[in-house]
Amino acid sequence: MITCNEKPGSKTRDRIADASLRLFVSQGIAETTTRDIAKEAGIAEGTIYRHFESKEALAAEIFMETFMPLSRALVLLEGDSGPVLDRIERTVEHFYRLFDEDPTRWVYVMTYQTGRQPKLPPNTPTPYTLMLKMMKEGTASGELADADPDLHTQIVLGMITQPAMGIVYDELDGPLAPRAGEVMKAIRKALLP
Amino acid sequence: MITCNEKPGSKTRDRIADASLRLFVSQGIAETTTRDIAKEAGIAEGTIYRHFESKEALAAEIFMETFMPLSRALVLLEGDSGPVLDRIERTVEHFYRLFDEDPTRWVYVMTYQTGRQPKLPPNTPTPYTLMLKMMKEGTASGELADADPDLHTQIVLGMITQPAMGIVYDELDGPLAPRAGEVMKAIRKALLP
DNA sequence: TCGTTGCAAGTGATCATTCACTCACAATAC
DNA sequence: GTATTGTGAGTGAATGATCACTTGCAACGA
Repeated sequence: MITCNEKPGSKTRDRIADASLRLFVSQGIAETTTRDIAKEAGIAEGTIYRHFESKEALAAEIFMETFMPLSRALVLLEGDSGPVLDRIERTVEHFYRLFDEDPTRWVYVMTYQTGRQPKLPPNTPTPYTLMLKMMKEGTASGELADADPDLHTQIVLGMITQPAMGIVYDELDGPLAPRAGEVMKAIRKALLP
Repeated sequence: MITCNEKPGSKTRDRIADASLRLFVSQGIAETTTRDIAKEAGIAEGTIYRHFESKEALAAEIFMETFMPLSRALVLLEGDSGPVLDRIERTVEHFYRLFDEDPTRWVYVMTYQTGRQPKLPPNTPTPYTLMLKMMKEGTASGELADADPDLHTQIVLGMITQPAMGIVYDELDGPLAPRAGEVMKAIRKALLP
């Protein structure tokens, strides 16, 4: 773990993190003041600094606490045996289930890197790197249509993540998990020879 | 007193807008100070306010100047006759050509709304609303596979925009226009019955 | 001359962060 | 049992830095 000041489970720490997540997503990180956070969490401004080094560190910790478990889970799924398309299907199902548990949190993660230095430890597997590996494997084995893996990695990632954004922007009704099957049907059609 | 809609071509105004665009994309709007903008544009801080009402207005104007022409062009393409898939193809080709001219500008537009009040005049057609209309038309006529148009609108939008983001994040090599054909091949396969 | 454009030095407001302090409680001493 | 001491979470009023924006003035072109 990179920086996690204390055991998660501290009541106050969680109140601060939860309040911050809500405010960061609805107004943006820079537009959220420590006063806002204190008020939303129902604590004093100074208390934030008993639990986090700085506002920036607080924002980064929320990102890491969400992203790292996903990254670890995806590595396991990617390492499975079986057809690439089935592994992608399990990946989608897993991500959509997580998304439904806390959509706000995932919007935060999906938009966090924008305009920010990468906060990930080097060589951390990302959805992008894992998907690219699977696509290369699938085209090499002939399971997938012969096509540029770099381009098709982006296409498939877009097919998976855009419906999630659609739900948050109220263009699509949730929950997302029941739609995994239909998304996968489109992905299969797009990728099969 | 202050006119924010000036004749385009004002040298200084364009220097400010270009510098702002670059900084906004690389560091975010809130993280970019007026001092940064002045330095990057090679002008004095006060000069910004000869051309724009405020930093927020400057950010919004850059967005509108880019988005509105796209919106108008898409309305024309969407109103064409012919198969829906051909209209989508022309839309993709048009967008990818614009993207290649100034990728930075389009990343800005694609991420602008995040955490911001909608700045669009009401009823302005967006890529989302136009695509949804085409998808409904295509499923009604039987040209496309019978599937939820709301979900498939998101899927197709993701297939189109994610490769663009991929280029900006250096995960994919540009230019994008030559890839329009391959993207459309995937879209056709995904949507056809 | 006069309106426009540009500049540099302000200015007040706001922000993240700090710090001296309180409080509740537990361990230790008597 | 009860004083004493230590501790760590919580507080909220400073603090100093920084920011968006203003002002007064100069240069220039019509």
